[in-house]
Amino acid sequence: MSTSTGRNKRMPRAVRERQMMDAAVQTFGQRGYRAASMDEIAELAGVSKPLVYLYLNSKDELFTACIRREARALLDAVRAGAEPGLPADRQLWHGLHAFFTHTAEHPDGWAVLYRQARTHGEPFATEVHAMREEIVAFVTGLIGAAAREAHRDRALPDRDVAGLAQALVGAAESLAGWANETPGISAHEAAATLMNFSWAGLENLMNGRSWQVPSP
Amino acid sequence: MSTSTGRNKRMPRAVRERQMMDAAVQTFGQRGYRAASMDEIAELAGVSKPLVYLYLNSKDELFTACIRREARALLDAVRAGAEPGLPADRQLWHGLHAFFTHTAEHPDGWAVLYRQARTHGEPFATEVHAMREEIVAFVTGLIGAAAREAHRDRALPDRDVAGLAQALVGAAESLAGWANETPGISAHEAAATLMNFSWAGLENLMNGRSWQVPSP
Amino acid sequence: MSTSTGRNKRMPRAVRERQMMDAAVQTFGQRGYRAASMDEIAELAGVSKPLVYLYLNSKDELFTACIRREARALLDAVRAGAEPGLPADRQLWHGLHAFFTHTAEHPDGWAVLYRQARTHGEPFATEVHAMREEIVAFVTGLIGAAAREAHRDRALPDRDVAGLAQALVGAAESLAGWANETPGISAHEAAATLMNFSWAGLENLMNGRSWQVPSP
Amino acid sequence: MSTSTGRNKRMPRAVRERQMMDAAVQTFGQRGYRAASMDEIAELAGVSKPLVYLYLNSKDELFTACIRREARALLDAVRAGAEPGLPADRQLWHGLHAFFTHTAEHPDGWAVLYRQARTHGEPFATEVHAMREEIVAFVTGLIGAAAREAHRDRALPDRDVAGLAQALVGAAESLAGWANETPGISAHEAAATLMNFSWAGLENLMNGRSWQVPSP
DNA sequence: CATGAATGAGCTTTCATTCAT
DNA sequence: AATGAATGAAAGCTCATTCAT
Repeated sequence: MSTSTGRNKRMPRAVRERQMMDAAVQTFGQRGYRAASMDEIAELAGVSKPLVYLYLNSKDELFTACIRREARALLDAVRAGAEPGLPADRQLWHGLHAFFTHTAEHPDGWAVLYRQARTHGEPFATEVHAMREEIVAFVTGLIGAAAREAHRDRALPDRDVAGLAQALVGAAESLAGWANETPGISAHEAAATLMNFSWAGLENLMNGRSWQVPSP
Repeated sequence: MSTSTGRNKRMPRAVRERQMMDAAVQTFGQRGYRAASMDEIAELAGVSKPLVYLYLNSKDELFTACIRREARALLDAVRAGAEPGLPADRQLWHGLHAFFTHTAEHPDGWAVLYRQARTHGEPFATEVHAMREEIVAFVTGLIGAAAREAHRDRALPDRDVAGLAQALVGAAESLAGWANETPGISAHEAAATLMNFSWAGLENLMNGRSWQVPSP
Repeated sequence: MSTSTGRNKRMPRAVRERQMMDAAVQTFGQRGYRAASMDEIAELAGVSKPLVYLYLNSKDELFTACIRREARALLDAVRAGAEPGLPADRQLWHGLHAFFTHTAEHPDGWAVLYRQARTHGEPFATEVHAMREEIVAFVTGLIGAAAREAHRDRALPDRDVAGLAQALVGAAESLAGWANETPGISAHEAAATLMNFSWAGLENLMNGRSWQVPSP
Repeated sequence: MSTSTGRNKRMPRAVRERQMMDAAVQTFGQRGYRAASMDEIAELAGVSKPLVYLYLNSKDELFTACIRREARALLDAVRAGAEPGLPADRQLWHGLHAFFTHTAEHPDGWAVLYRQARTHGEPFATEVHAMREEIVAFVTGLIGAAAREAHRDRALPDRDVAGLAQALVGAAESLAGWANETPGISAHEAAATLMNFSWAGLENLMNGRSWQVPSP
């Protein structure tokens, strides 16, 4: 699983770049953006520091590149999980399953996205925000479709759907962090917990049984 | 909202300490633990750096003190919100409302707790973990009580209740961050969204209508 | 043996000053001039820092005052030891005995004089140098007297006497440090070792039996 | 004699390291451990501070490295001076001569060993202690050999020999400092003074003529 | 393609010293 | 006679970044 190759000579650029990014994701994920040093990343990647700069220009750009790569990988995994033909709840289930599986298999990548990127200022947070919106849109679509499946006459207001999607995605993110930190929680279990928690509620809402805010 | 008082001279220690902690929470919350410099904190507090060290000893201790103070304040706010006599759903509603109100009024404190403290290593994360467990216990109690209210015969398994509490608290944390970042989302609205999302689902579960994981 | 008096109020100046100097000698002797902090000294003396400055002006002056006091005490002890009427070797013996006794009883004072004062630059070293010269003069007088006692015709050249006195005093200083650091070496034993080492040699020299430097 | 080379660029590591150590010995020897600043050392060495840290890690390690280098150099000089074949007094003479010559030629190194290293705490003092013991052992051997040469029947007790060696080495150390501080004292003269002072006395002792401690 | 050598700038921390009471 | 409150200045150390080869 180690990325280091003991300073092998003369590799093609693409390979070297991958090694560096692997090392960077690992280091950023574990240490945090500020605490990670370029020295450490270069050493872990098995290259000299100037080479890191030659290929990736600066710490900021390297971090951004890590965010982009990991965001792309996560999105692809979720998209690959959800099979378009199925009913909405099955699609959601598969999407969540893929999501928890991927975050469990790439804990450092997930730490970069969920913890570090959002913690260290505007430019990085924006990068993650874009990916998050793509996931929210995906979930929003599913909920909307399910609502329409259930009954044509009384659709859920768009604004409510959006809020629910946000809550669901937020709960998923939180559970992913929790599952990664807590030994013994499988991706399957996390997904089941979240489906149980959310789907039953969503179904209720689709049937018009919403919880009423008390007046005072 | 600024804490700086333009270098007023000779204040009693307690006052100065409060000013410093206010400045520290603001700086840590916005910049992050590593990126925040003691210089910046001292300047924002309107004192010289040595005074910060004289009163608060080190960056680590200052950060820890911030975490403790903000955690205590949040817990107190939530506890003060939930009135013991009401039915469980009303208690939860009031608790969530207090939670979202407090996090909206103290965005930097919330950032310190939710983002920074958990991102920068064991000793700090532990500090927050303790507070979080108190909140989870509170919610767990409410869900359990509600389940017992609804029907004496078929109680929810403890393990399920715990998972649901984790999911609910996670969703709340996530929504708080989202509400803080997204203009136009009020504490009331965030609380309503989460109640709708979660309570209806919980009710369903209490009635034995859980979502079934598909086999493959 | 502790100097601290737990911050008693309103003492006459002379007493307070003594407490501070005691604390300073102890701290300087154990930590060294630079490593000793005014905070530590004030605390050990049981007073506030501004009072130390009010009475003793600055760290430099405080250190100088310590050197002077300890040098004076050591000189007085040696002078009080040597009784003028006796033969030269007995006088030297008593002087050395007093010297080793005093340095053993005031290890911090001796450390200030022998180690710290000579280690930290011109102004302090000069202070000690003066006292050392007084001791060297005392010893030079004894050796000269003994030489004249032994034989009127062939006196030792002054330059040789001076060199011998330097060597003797140097050996004494070195032995004092050694005796202070090595448990089980009494003042009596140190003095006896040095008398044995030096007096027999001096006697030899007085009788014209000097060691001849080889030519090449 | 200055080590600075006016910020010459790109030297091999070994050379730079030597320059830094030279600068460090000079600075530590003159200022003392605490008063010497890494800035000053770096400037004197003609490099930037980070380079000093890159090569020598910390002030502590740099100081320790200086102690070791200077101790080694002094030991080597003394050993090279004493030729094994000669009679004991001639060996001692040559050893002392080499000792005073070396300390006169490397006053800063000698100051580091004799003054600074012993003044600033356990870890450093230990370093010097080891070297000193080697010299004491060397002298002890010479005195013992001389005693056996002089007469087979009545050997000096080991304990006395050890005490004498301590006194002799102590006197030598003290004289070296004195000679370095006093202009016009050559290494030759210092060595002659000490031989005169000590050897004649040792000879006396070997012949059983020891000085008798008076009773009271 | 790759690196050993080097640094400007900044950080946390400490300390001698003073002021206002 | 005595102190709580406060600071300017510097020190040790680290890091992102760049040359010259």
